[in-house]
Amino acid sequence: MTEFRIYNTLTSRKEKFVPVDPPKVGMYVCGITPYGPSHLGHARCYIVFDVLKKFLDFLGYEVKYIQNITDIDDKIIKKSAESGKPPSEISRLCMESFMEDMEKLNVSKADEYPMVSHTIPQIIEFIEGLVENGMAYLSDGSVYFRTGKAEKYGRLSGRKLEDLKAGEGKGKKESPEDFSLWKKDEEYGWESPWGRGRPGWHIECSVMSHMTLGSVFDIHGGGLDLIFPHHENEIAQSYALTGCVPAKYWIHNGMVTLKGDKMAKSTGNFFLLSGLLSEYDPMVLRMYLLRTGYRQPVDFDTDRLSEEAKAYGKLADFKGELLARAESFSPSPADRSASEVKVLMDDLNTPAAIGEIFKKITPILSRFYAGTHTENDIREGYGALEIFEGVLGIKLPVPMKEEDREIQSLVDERQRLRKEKDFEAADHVREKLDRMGVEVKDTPTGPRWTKKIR
RNA sequence: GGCGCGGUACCCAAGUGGCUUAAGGGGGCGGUUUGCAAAACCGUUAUUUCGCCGGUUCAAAUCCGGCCCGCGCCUCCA
Repeated sequence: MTEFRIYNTLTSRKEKFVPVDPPKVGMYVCGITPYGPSHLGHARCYIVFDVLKKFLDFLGYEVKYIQNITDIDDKIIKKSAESGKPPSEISRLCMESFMEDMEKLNVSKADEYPMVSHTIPQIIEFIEGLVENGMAYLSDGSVYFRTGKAEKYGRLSGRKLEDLKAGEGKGKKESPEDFSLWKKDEEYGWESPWGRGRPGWHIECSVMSHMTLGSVFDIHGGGLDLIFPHHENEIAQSYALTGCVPAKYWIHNGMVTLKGDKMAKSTGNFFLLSGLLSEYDPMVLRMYLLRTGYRQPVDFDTDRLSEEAKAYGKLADFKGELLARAESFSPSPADRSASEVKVLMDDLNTPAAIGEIFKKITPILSRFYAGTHTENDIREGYGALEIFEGVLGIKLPVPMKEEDREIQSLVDERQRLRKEKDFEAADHVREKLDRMGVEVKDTPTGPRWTKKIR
């Protein structure tokens, strides 16, 4: 496959990826609402889109990646009331911890993180436009969207307007399917033509994506759970004002579940990233999440995560062996025709890519040990690692860093004692290394060591 | 109830009409290697089989119909 194909929720099929204005690619991914610590589900989403971003970079596109921050909403306000801290303080702290977690997971920063609280004038302007053209109306200090007047409502989620009408009571709305663009709020609101209030849930993304990427951009992403109502309503609003569906490709990642049920804070059914990242190697976690197709659910299991550490260890060994044999080698960039790239071309198939990399690495590693490897093995190995580390973003430890001198001297010491057949002393040194978290492996070409991977 | 997704070996998981008499990882088993351990290497681990039953086709895990089971969304949610 020589072209990149990706599944588009809007058309329910895989499509050839053709940007609106190549080589530029505009990509907008729904970001977090910072009101608490992040869990594994967040990690999966931002890792998936990070891989997509890195892959598009690899293919030569110039990606502009935007991730919004919903820094004012009901949950943050509730937290504020409980803790006495202002909402801005809560969102700032949560955002910082989110950024730290993402950095550990080797998720690259987006180009911009627009925040709702900094976008109020533009949001008001957008809503005014909708009120003026009759798609929105004022009711008791709040502004609602006239969903019934939206053209082709339900195009993304397949939802039917009639079914929504049967739903909840309408309250101050003209019709139950209408949703709020602006919510009356005397305490935490901003001044507006309709009185004090704050933006509704969906409007921010319509406004911010429009501001940063224009009225039609390439990729809009987020979790599967955002398809309805969030993205559906976003499309409806934007279309009502600009006459365009804002993004060409709508891409959604599957959920992380726990014993079959969706991981969510509201149900207490979740693993926090902070805990996981201190217990397991972040790169093992990243690899584990990429071992399942991005649209499939991942049923999280710590036993599987531990298994993954072993698979990761094999790649880490491979890198060590490769570097040990390639000192004078100047690598050429990874080839688009490589099998691991080809499978990524088909809807970002990361599990297949990892499979291809293993398939490639195993015989090369065996030739390394046998001493029969060729220049081409080194080249292929480099290419595979470039995709593994650069596109999948799973970094492998670099053996022999400056700070590892002490470890190396102990390994050398043990090897000297072994040569002298003083095995008892040699085993003592090995135990000492073991306590330092270092594992020594005696290969046919001499001892090699790795830091233990959790 | 409506809409959507999925059920592949001991576990995880690709594959969605012939290139697959089903990738890859983990685990198991047998062997080589080894001071010991670990690692590594070699071989093996779905062969009327891809939830069940029918159908289409020269050809199906892959398409169609029915059924069973699981999950997500329909309310905040990555």
